[in-house]
Amino acid sequence: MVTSLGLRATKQRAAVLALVDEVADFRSAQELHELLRARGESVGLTTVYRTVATLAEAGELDVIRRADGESVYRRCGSGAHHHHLVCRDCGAAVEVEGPAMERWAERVAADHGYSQVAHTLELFGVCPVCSAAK
Amino acid sequence: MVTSLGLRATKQRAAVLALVDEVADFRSAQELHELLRARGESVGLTTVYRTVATLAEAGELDVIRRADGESVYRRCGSGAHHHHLVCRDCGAAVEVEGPAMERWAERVAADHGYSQVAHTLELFGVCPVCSAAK
DNA sequence: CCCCTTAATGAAAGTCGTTGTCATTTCCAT
DNA sequence: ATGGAAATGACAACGACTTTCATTAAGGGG
Ligand SMILES: [Mn+2]
Ligand SMILES: [Mn+2]
Ligand SMILES: [Zn+2]
Ligand SMILES: [Zn+2]
Repeated sequence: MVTSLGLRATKQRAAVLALVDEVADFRSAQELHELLRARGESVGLTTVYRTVATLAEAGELDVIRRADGESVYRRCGSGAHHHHLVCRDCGAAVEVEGPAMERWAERVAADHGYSQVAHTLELFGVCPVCSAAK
Repeated sequence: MVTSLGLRATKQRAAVLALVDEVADFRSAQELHELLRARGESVGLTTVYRTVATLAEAGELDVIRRADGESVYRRCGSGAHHHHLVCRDCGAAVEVEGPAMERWAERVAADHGYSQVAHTLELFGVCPVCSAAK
């Protein structure tokens, strides 16, 4: 999994991968670091930062910015382009797709002569679980 | 303009407002501070930060996050809800609207039981001017 | 297996945008 | 005018993230 990216298989990377594989919600590097510590696997915070950055570049993790600017990561099911509906309270996320919206974005950019266009789109709200827990 | 927001009319706020009124592109607090200094109006950096934050909360300035996380501000023509097509090089922006996309976002959120939903959407590219200047 | 090269780790220090502090200044309602 | 509250700004502090660099440990070649 990690060796196919030309990376060495270290126990730290294994620990991070195992964690993001079972945590479904978006989590920051610091939160992941804390979760690792809680389960006895002590991985340096620097290494967690480096690992999630590497995995994100490789497309293995999705990254989004929370409202406060902190980057949060998550292992997504689909490797295809998609966006997220994210819970502000717990980080729970639903992958969403909007082909029509994608085309609209392309269109708008082209109409104004912009090139090398990318877009960011995230939906934030409170998930049913957190709503119920009020 | 500023008094209608329950704020005192200081020369610093006047200077910042005059600046954002004539700069059409998205600019960071630090960039605005530098521009003020360049034109002889010396306003403290702290005050620039406070002023843009206040104006943004009041809806007088639009804020978006650049890819590096830095907040950039701009005076927009429309007070209505809209998004932006922004040049990565110079900050030039076009206001864009996508009513169909807005409805789609509402729909997706409702379908998944999420409440208090908001969304962020920005289009980034290279504007025609910067493309030409290559 | 055992080296040996080199990638990877991690503690500590540094970066940088942004915010808090607090003494001083300035606005403005009375 | 003048008193009191709001605003300013130099400076320190904050926090997420990165860099540094000495140390550790993969893992391929012998
Ligand atoms: Mn998209
Ligand atoms: Mn919208
Ligand atoms: Zn939730
Ligand atoms: Zn441009």
